[in-house]
Amino acid sequence: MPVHNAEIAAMFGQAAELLEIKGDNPFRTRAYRRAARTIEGLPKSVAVLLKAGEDLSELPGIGKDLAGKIATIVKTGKFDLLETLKRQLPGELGEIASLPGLGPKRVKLLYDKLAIRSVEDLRRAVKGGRLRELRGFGAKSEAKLLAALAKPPTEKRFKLAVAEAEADALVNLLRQDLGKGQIIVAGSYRRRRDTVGDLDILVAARDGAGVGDQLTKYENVVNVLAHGPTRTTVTLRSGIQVDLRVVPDESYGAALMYFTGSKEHNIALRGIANEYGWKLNEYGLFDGERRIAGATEEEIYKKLKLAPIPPELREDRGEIALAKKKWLPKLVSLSDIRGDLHVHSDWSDGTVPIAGMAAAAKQRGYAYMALTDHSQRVTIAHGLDAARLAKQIGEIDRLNDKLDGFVILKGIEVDILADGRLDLPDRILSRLDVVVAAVHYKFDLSRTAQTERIIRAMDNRHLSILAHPTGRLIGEREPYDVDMDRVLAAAHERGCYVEINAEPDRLDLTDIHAQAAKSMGVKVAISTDAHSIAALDYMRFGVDQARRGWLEPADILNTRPLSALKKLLKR
DNA sequence: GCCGTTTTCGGCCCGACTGTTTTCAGTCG
Repeated sequence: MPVHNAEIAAMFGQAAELLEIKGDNPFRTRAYRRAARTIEGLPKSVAVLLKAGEDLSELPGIGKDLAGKIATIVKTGKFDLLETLKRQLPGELGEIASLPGLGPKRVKLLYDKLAIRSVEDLRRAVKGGRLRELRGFGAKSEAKLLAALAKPPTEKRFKLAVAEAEADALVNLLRQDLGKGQIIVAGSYRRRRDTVGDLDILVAARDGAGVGDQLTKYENVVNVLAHGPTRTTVTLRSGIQVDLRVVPDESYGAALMYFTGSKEHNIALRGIANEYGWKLNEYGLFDGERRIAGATEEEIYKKLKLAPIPPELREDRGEIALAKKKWLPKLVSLSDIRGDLHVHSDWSDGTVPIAGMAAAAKQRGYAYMALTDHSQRVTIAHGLDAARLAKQIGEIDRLNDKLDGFVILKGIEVDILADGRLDLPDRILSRLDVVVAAVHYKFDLSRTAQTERIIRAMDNRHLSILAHPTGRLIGEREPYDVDMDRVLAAAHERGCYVEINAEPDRLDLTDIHAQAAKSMGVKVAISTDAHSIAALDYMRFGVDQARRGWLEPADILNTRPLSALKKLLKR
C-alpha cells in the first residue's frame, strides 16, 4: 500500500506541532511545516517520483535530511521522529492547541503544570477553576475557553460562491461611507481558492476607525472578536469570520499584498526584501526608515525584481522562482472561453429547453455549446436511451439550421458503469460530436478498482472528456478514491481530456490535479454542467480553478475556435 | 531543518491585538 502525499504531509504537520509545543527550535518547526506544504502541493506522488529516481532534495524546502526521511516513510510507512514525539507528549495536544487563545506555549504550560493531555482534561480543569492558578491565565481566558469548549467546532471553510455572496453584501454596505476610499476583499477569496476560511477586507481611507465601527454594527454580526483602530475582527451569523484592516493610501499595495497572502508567499517575499537589506511589511517596502514602494503591488514586485504575480498563483509553489526569471504563465481568463462543453436541458434533469440554453450561451459570447444530457442509467434524471438520443440529435440538427454564428454540438453525459463500460451503445455514441463520461454511482470502490473502471471507460474511443473526475461535493461528499496520476497518464495515452467542473460545489479537477494534467500534457475542458441558464455563469469559478492550476489558454479545449476544437475531439 | 549574486555558518517575516501585566509574552494572521 503506497503512502500518499497527504499522509506524509500530515505526519510532518503533526511533528511540527509537537516540536513547537516541546519548545524546539522554531525554524526547525517551520522547516517541517514548509516541507509538508510542498509535499501536499506536488502534482505527483512522492512514491512515483522516488521510483523514477528523482532527487527530492531539489524540491523547495526539502533538503538532504527530509528527503531521506520521506524515502524512509515511503519505504516503511514509519516516521521515527513522530513516534518519539508522541511518546514524549502523549494525548491530543494538537486539538487543544487549536482552541482559540491557546498556542504551543500555553499548551505546554497546561501540560506541565496541570497534566492536561486532552480536551476533556482541559474542560475539567477550567470548570474546577484551576487555570487561574497559572501565570498568564485570568478570568477572561477562563471565560473564553469555557465558551469555546461549550459549542461544537463550527464549519471551518466556506464555498467560494457562498463567501462571494456574503462579501458582496458587506462590501456594498461599507462602501457607502467610504467616499473616495478603496475597498477590496483580499485573502484566499482574492486568490480564488475553492473554499474560503474567512473574509479579509482591506480599506484604504482617512477615517479608518469609522469603517471598523461600521462593521461592528452590521446587522449580521454576532460576535466582535477584536476591534482596534486599524484592525477589526467579527463573526457573522453564517459563521464566517471577517477581518477588516484599514491602511493609508500610500500603503494600499503593500497591505493588499500582505492581506492577499498566501502567508507562505508573503514570507518568501519578505525574505527576498531582506536579501536586499530592506524590510517588507503591510505598510510598504522600506530601506531603513524610507518607504521605497507601497502604493501598488506592481511597484513592490518591481523593486524586488519580480514579474507581478497574479493572486491565484501566490501559494509559494514555485511562482516566485518563475517571477524572478519573468517566466510566469499567461493564465487563461474568462474572455478566452469560446464555449461550454457540458450543458443539460429539460430532456433530462435540466430546467430549460435546448433552444433556451443555446440562446443563453450565445448571449454570453460563446460560439458553441455541447448539449450533454444524462444517459439512461440515471433514471431519476430522466436519462436518455439510444432512441431518445437519436431523436435529440435530429432536434439539434433542426435547431442548428436556424442558428446563425452559433453551433450546438451533439453530446451526452454518459454514465461510466461499474465495470467501466459506457451506458449507451457505440453505434449511437459514434454519431455525437462530444462524449462526456462520468461516474455517478458506486463511489466506494477500492482505489485500484475505481481507477481501472475509469481507465477502462477511456478505452472506448468515443469518450472525449472525463467529467468531474473525482466526484467530490465540497463539504458534503469526499472525492472517490482514484489514482489521478494513472488516470491522467491513461488519458494522455488515449488522447482524451479531463474536465474542470465549474459548478461551485464540485470544482474538480482541483487546482493541483489541473496542474498535474498540464504537466502530463492532458488538455482540460472548463465546463459548467449547467442545469439552468443562471448556472452558465459558473464558468468564472471554473476559470478561477484553472488559473490556480497554472493553466494557459492553450491548455484548455474550449478556448479553441470550433474548427480546431472539432479536430481535437477526433480520436 | 533549509539555504546561499553578502554567506557552507548564521541567519531564518512582521506587526496588531489581547490579557495580564506594570513592561510584555503569547497568539494570530
